[in-house]
Amino acid sequence: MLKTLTEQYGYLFEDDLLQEINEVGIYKEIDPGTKLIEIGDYIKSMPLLIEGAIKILREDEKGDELILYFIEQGDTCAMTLSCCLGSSKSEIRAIAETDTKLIMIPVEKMESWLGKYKTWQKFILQSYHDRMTELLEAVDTIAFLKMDERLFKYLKDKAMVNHNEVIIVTHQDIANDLHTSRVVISRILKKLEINGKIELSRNSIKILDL
Amino acid sequence: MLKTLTEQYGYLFEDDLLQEINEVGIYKEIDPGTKLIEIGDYIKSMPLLIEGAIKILREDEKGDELILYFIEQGDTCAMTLSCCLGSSKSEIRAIAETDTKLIMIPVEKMESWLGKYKTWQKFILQSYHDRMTELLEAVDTIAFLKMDERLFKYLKDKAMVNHNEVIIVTHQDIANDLHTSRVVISRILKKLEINGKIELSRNSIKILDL
DNA sequence: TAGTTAGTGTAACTATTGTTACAATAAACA
DNA sequence: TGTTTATTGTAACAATAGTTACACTAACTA
Repeated sequence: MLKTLTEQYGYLFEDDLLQEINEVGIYKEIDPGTKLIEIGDYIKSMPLLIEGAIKILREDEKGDELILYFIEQGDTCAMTLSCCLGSSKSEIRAIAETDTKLIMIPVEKMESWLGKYKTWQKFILQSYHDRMTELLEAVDTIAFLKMDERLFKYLKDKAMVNHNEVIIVTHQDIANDLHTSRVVISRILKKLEINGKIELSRNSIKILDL
Repeated sequence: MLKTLTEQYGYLFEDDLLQEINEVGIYKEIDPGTKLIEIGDYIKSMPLLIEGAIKILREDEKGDELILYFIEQGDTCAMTLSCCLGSSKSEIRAIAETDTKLIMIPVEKMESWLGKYKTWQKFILQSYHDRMTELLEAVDTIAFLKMDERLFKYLKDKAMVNHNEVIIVTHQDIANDLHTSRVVISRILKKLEINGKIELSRNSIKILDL
């Protein structure tokens, strides 16, 4: 594990810290679709993403979902930080988008390292900043864009984190992520196809205008 | 200044830190409507709120605004933290909602205190957490509520931070904050009045169902 | 291979929100 | 006091998004 760790985080953390992470961190490989965090969960460890992507979702009282953003390699989940340090419940749901490799760090360590390692402190603060920025972008998307623009952005983002211009997804899946209905998605997708931006197939969409 | 500081933050910070804040902090009184932070600004000091409330706004490329939330006494602006520590530009606009008293802390201090004072570190992390939570609530409001619910929530929030069930505002002001048109706001306000939730007057609205 | 299920296409309609236009009136001001 | 400006009310209409209903077909399965 130390090798991959050094490759991914070597430029960020000093050797002592890398060593400690190596000792207490638990390496995990996750399949796409696996639920990592559920709303209301108490979090006892935080994930360091080595490879892959995780989809972060918000839900309202009625159970309607909404995608907030994807996190990728080199990131961690600031919501988790937030929950761990405040020892409160998770406000979000996290689902593996792709094959994912990560290292789980126990809460106690993550707190004590804040005082011990300057680079860790910096990493945690930077993570908060990044997640804040992404949340603001999510607000922009929801508040200022119309559904057709939101959908196209979603398709591009998904293609990006999957490293593939062909995404495997049904119209219903998309509707759930964007908090709208399947009919609305099908309607707009057809328009996008007519405009030459995508190619539709059963269970998959090819993004042409990346 | 030390007295008000101790009253507001005494339970949070140790005496040494309070003393330091007292030495380097600059006390300011701000009138309602004053712009504290503009989008794109480089931030060189962070505000500790002593009294009053500040409105945090987001803007898109076309210049359309959208309120994110209000921050109140005991809070600080996590966006400011975020910008200071990352030395990046402000992503938001901050405008005094009421008469506001605050203490400005220079960036250098705020960074060095992170290593020096555990309570300061905790305060900063807690602030990030709080702001994250509020941003998520803003997302909920925008994504899951209809305009009439959003408007009523806005009116209640505004009454709350102003400590007054009568709020001084025009329909146009509200439309700007909620990123919609004046006609839409007037229409819904009239409905709310008919339903006995508010009383309308020129330039002011009384919230009955607080 | 026939039957079933999941996914997609499309029409018709409703609901919500946004836009344009203009009248009425209160407040500010010269 | 008469004029101007800001604010609000309302109608009529347009655009966008959400809903219901049903047909069609690819893929799976018994």
